[in-house]
Amino acid sequence: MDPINALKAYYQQLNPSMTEEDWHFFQSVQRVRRVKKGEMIVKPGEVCNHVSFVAEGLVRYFYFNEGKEITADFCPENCYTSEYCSFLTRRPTMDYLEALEDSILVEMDYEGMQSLYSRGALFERMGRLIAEGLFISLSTRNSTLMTKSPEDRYNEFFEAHPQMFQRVPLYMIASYLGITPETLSRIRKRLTEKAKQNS
Amino acid sequence: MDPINALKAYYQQLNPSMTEEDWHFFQSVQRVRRVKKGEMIVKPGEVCNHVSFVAEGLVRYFYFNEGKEITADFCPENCYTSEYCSFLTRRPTMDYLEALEDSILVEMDYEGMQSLYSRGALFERMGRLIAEGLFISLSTRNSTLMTKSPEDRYNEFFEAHPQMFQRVPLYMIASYLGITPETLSRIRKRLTEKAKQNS
DNA sequence: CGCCGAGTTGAACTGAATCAAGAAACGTGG
DNA sequence: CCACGTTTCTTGATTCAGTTCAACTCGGCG
Repeated sequence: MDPINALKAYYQQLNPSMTEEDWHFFQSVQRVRRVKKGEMIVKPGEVCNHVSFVAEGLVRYFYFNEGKEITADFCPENCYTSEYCSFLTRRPTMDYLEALEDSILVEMDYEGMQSLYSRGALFERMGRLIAEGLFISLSTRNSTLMTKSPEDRYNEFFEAHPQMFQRVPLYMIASYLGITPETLSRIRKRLTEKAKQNS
Repeated sequence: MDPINALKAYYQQLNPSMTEEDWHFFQSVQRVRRVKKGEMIVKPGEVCNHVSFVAEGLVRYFYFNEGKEITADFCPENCYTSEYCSFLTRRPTMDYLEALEDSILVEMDYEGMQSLYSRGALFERMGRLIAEGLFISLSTRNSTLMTKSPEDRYNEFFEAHPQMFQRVPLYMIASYLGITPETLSRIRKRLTEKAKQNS
């Protein structure tokens, strides 16, 4: 699908009352960008200056802690990615956004976003809904990490994103689940053994 | 200080371009509420229907996990508290908001908030800034819990909120830091011993 | 005075991390 | 299409930070 149309579909859902004129204005501050697998979209030390709609491909958000990389989020097609804290605060990030596949992004920079906001309530509302949505998903992830066991977290992730196992290496999923690759491997072994018994 | 004036000061800071007329409208959807120490402002099973400015006192946000209570947040005077996920999604919460001291809240219900939003861009922006702020603080807390050691988390908390140790029992701080009361006690012991050596 | 919740301390336990070694899968160039 | 090097994944042995469990102290308060 054309990346701009994918974006339009996304926004019509988020904001059903958007007129053609609004959309036109919205579109005027967007830029399409193609990135290769392995390319870093954002790197430590930079201020994240864009929010990027992933029209095609897959992006991950990760950082280093004590020499090990920790994956904080996966963003497949039809979702937004950004180091939003850095974007909002205009302070340098410590984190990476990396294309895990050749991807097509539709990007809006900080200035463009401000010009949307100054255009009126519709776009302010859009920004509010985005921030609220981010807050809700972060809360959910938080509570999962804090209260569930590694095995439960694995099962939850597997239910929600089975396709991810075809698209990203297990060690990235492990760090996303807050465990080491070794532990993930053992969880998976236990589960397949259980499955065998039941058959 | 008068609770309404405290709230006004808060909003003038958040939103310098607010006119007297805007403020008047804003105030018209607020209700002052006094709660006693130990009172539950929100309980599991309820939909959280308010965002509450704590004009005086102290509120904590907590939940139960495997029979143990986990403190997720402290909200002292001059900050906003709510089970905002439940408030936004209109779904029942699993969590508690509890007054840890006799407190004065200035509350706004869901309907009131919607009427603010429908009034225009200024209030939409306010809602956006609130959600963005919540997102940023949750991100920060998240990354602290994921990447720092218990001792570092303790030190960080102690630097940021030394007064809290006078206002809440240690076992609540322990669960806020993601550790047991026993572990907190040992950390504190280690630190005071270190302090002795240096003197 | 005696109770009770909060905090401390010690001993034993445990789940996951770490360390180390291989095996399997992957992709890149010949 | 195969060979080789690299990356990813698995498995086992060991370690360790923090939990659990249990006993005890302390301080406030009826």
